[in-house]
Amino acid sequence: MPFSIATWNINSVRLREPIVTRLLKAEKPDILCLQEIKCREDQFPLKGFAKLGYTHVAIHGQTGYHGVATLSRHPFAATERQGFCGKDDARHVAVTVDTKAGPLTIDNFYIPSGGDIPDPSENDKFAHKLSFLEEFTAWGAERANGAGRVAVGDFNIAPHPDDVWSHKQLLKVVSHTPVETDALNRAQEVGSWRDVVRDHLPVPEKVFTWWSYRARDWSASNRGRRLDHIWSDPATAGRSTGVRVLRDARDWPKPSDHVPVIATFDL
DNA sequence: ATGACGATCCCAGATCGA
Repeated sequence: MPFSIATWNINSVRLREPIVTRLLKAEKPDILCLQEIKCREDQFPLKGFAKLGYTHVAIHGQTGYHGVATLSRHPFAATERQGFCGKDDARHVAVTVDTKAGPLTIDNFYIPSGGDIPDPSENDKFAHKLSFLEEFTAWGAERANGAGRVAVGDFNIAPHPDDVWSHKQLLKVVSHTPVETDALNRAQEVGSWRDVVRDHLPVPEKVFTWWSYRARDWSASNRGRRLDHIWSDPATAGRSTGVRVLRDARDWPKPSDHVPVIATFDL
């Protein structure tokens, strides 16, 4: 059976409920993982999504910042939310659903952005990002056990040169510095994760999922980065049938600065 | 590289995003 998983940094789910609805109607993903919902669990707009069949929702929210939520057409066999770096930040939620091919766990992450200065001794946010990546690596290594597992979200790192508009000009910009890209590539290696997006859209094709709000014309300048990712265990990756980046969503009304990424599997 | 933007808190501007 085709089984699709979408990930989208929505930058406030309350403000952008209409375009989330638009995505759900147009694409009907089995699972939608949202990041930066920017609200508490009790503020999450459940009703409209339930009307479209998304009656199963796992939320890890907080006031004002961060926050992740996973919407599903299928019931959850289990849910889990994990803290990282000893903080209360709402940056992870996991759901397990039963597919024809067996149970599948989908982990939804919002990795710290890291602030402006790419030096952990000068910038606590960058230090936090690096220690989060260390814990994320260990987390992934423990889960490299052959079970069906997909890890998605806004990782806030563009790991490869073709994941940014200019490798050279971004080498000292947080999201593409060597210390970050090395850490993410190592996390991928240690956990035996497959980069499902790049499996289907291989380098050297440029693939971006985020464009700044500050550009006069985001599409014309096209200074994007690939910050949003879909990883899976090798067996699940072997069942993946396609990936799409919904670039058009960057021009939907009141857009997020990120666009949805959707992977389809035969499960 | 920075930031011409845009979000949160609840009403004013500080803080965050990347």
